[in-house]
Amino acid sequence: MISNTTEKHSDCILCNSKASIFKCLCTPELEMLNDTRVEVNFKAGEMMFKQGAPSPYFLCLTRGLAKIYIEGFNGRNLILGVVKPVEYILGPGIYVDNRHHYSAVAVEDSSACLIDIMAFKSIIRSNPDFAEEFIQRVSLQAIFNFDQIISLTQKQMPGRIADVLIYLRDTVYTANPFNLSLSRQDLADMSGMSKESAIRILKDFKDEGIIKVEGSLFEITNEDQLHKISQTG
Amino acid sequence: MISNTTEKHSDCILCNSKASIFKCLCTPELEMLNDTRVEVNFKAGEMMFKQGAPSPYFLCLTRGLAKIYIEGFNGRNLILGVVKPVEYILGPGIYVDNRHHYSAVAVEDSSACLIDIMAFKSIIRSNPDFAEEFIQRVSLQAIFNFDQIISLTQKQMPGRIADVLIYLRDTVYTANPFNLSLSRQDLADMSGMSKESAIRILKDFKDEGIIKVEGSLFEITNEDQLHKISQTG
DNA sequence: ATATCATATTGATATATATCAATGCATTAG
DNA sequence: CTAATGCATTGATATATATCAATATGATAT
Repeated sequence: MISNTTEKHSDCILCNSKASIFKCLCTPELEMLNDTRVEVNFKAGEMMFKQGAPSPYFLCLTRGLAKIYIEGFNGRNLILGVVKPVEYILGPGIYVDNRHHYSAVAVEDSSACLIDIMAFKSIIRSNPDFAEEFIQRVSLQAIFNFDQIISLTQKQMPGRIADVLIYLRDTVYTANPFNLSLSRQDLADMSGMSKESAIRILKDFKDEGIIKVEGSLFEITNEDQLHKISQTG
Repeated sequence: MISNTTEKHSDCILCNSKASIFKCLCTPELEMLNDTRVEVNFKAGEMMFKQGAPSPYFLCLTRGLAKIYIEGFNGRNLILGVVKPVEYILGPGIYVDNRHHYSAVAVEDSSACLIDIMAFKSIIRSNPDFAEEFIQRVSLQAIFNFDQIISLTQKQMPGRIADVLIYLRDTVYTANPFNLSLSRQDLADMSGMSKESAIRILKDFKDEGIIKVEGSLFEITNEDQLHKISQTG
C-alpha cells in the first residue's frame, strides 16, 4: 500500500529551495542538518505523520501539497492549513511531549526532507538568529490560528467559505483560476461545517456570480462581493 | 477613571513569586530585567492592554485575575483564557509586528510587573535555556488552543460549557466550590455562544444535579457526568 | 427607603445548520 | 460494455442555537 521511496537527493548546502528559516545558517550548521537528512516521496492521500505519534523529525515539504488537520470528535477533522513547498511542518509537540498534535496527509504527490529533531534543537540553542526565526514562525502560526478561530466561531457559513476561498487563492495556490486538489469534504473540514452545507454555499456563490466552479477548477470572479461576505460574517 | 498606581515593589532577584520561566536566569540577567521593571495596579474591569495597540513590554500578573480575549465580529469577544498569578502574558505579536493580538482585562483587582520587551528579547538571544523555556510556553499555548478550537467547533453547547467549567475548576481556581469572578457573558464568550444559551445550559446542569450554582458560587457535584458530557460533545 | 442601573433569567420564536435519503456522475475493475 | 465504487449534488426534514422581548434580581446612588 505504502510506496514511499527513500533517497539522497542533493544536499542542504547547495539547495536553493531551502525553507526561509535556513537562510540564517552557516555552512557547518547546514552540514550538520544535511548529515541526518532523508528524502521521502508520498503519493496523494498518503499520511505523512499521524496525530499522537512520536515526532522524531522536522519535515520540510519540497514538492506537492499537504493538509494538516486535527482529528476531532466522531471522526470529524479540522483542517488547520494547507502546506506548500518550500515550507516546513513542525508542530508544537517538539518542545512539549515529542508527539504530533495534528496529522499531515499529502493531497498531491509530494516529497519531503526529514531532518533529525535533535540536530534542529541543537542549532536552536547555538544560533540565536535561528531561534528568533523559529519563534517568529510559531508566532505567525498563532496569529493565523486566531483569525481562523474567529472565522470558525463567529462567522456563519458563507463568511467561513469566503475565508477559505480567499486563503486558497492568496496563500495556497497564489493563482486565480486554480485547480483545487482538495475534496469538498476537505473544504467542509476547513470551514467547520458539513460537506453538504459547503456544497450548497459554493452553489449559492456560483449562482450569484461570485465564483466559477467546474469540478475542481475554481475562479473568484467577484472579488469585492467575496470580501464583503467575509467581512459581514 | 483609570486609577493605576505605579511603584517599585521589591526586586526580581529576591522575588519568590517569579513566573517559572525566570528560574533559569542568573543574577545579572535578573538585575537587567529588574532595572526596567515597573509594577502597576489594576481595578477589576480595567483594561491591561488592548488588541491592536503596541506591545512594548512583557506583563507578569502578580495578583488578581485577568481574562484575555480576541475582539471579533459585531462586538463579540472570544475569551482565550484566564490568567492567574504568577503567570505572564506575552502575545505572538512580539516577534511579528510588536502589537497585541488580543486584549487583556482585569476581572479582579490585580497587580502586574511590566518588563521592557527589549531586555526580554536580549536574554532570549543570550540564554538558550530561557529561549527553550519560552518556546515551550508558546507551544503549550498552541496545544491548548487546539483543544479549544476543537471544543468550540465540534462540540455542542453542553460539551462546551462542560469544558469551560472543568477549565475553571482545574486550571483557574484549582478549587471545587469556587467563586466565579467572571460574568455569564464571559462564560458565553469562553464557550462561543450567546449569554442566554450559556445560562440555559447551566440551569440544565443544575437541574440534573451536575453542578450547584448560587449566584457566582459554583460547585461541580457530579464529576463523572460532567466528563461524560465533555466527551460526548 | 426609593430610584436607577447592570446583570441575570425565562419564554416564545426565528433561523442557521446538520442529518438523512436519494440521485447523479465520474472513474476504475472486471 | 457493465458493474461497482467513491465522490458530488440536491431535496426534505429535524435540530441546535440565536434573537427578541419581558421580567427578575441585586447592587449602588440618592
